[in-house]
Amino acid sequence: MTGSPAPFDLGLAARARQIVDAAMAMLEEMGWPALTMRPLADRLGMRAPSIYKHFANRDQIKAALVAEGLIEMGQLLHAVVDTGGSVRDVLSAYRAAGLRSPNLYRLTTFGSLDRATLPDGLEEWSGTPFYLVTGDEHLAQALWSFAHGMLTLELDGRYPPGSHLDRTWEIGAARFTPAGA
Amino acid sequence: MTGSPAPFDLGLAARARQIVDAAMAMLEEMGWPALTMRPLADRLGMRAPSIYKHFANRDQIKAALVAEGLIEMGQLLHAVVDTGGSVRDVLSAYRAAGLRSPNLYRLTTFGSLDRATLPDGLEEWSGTPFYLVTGDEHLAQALWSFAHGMLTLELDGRYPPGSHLDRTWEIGAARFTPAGA
DNA sequence: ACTAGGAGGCTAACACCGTTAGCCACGCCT
DNA sequence: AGGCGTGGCTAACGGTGTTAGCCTCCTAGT
Repeated sequence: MTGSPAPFDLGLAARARQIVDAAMAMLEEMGWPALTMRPLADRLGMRAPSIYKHFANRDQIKAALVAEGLIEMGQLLHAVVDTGGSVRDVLSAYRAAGLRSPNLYRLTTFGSLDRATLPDGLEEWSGTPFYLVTGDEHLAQALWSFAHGMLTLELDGRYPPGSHLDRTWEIGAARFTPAGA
Repeated sequence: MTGSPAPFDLGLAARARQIVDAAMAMLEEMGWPALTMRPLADRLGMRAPSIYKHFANRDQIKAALVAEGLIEMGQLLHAVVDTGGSVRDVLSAYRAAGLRSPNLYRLTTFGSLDRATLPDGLEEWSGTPFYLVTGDEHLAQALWSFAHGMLTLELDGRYPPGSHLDRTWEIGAARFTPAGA
């Protein structure tokens, strides 16, 4: 009963909603660099300049995708902690979400995000599960950092081939689980 | 006496060396996206197409920069462990290197790197300090992941303003230091 | 009922991007 | 002397985000 179901709404008009949906599909199919204005417009049966009637520029589309990514991840992790999940469970849900939508995860977490363009409090809300499961601000940050580092390196194939990443994730879960749990 | 001083050489001809040096300077000044061929050529007093006499494409320049980044980081961390550094010391050197050259760090660690274009063994060598200081493969990977996650999130300003990141780094050092140390 | 105006599409165009083709001058080796 | 590789150049191509300017349709107001 800690976090309500989905307290964030991007407030997009119908056409803008369609654009974001199409962009989200393209993002996962081809990655952010390949998500360019003309192909995106093609998929919607229109021309690139028309997109600018709904979004000021490409970065605002990115901002909408990032917001959706944060909402999705936040919902997932809040659901885990709301049902009494452990540090291990949070990590495992985090990993699963990233592996399911690698390009969305990368987009959401890479680079400094424009807090101005994000719904108020979204960023904080999406991160609180780490606090709820550790009970300590700094431990929560350390846990989040570990999870983020693991996931990006895993997604980018940076670990030596044949690594048993399950074991490594497990070590993180063990080392970051607070004493009284 | 574990790691020799600098066992890697990119084997660049004189002009190629100048190009990489100029690119490295531009990288730190303006970031990778702004490091484009025409301005890079300008800085060298030549035209963009002439660069292609020395590098097949922009990605090969990137590869050279990444290699230099790995070498620099590797030397730094090897020096730390060779002089008996602890997990804490390795983390602190890693963090300092990233804060000193944020754009190089980002370039080096983001995305899947073309192992083919890298000197043989460079990647592994640059990562072994984490193994040397933990004595366990999976613990080393977990430590590296934590450090990488911390650093990218710190560089991108992703932690809430006013966070005491020293404390968070310290927690990671404590939690990942092996028992008998 | 007519009209003003906004919403949302379009084409043409600009500056910049990485990259290629083709040309040319210099210096070295035979 | 002659050939040729090295390394520079200009011109150009297709693609990028983005803007300007135009037009059409639907809606709201008088």
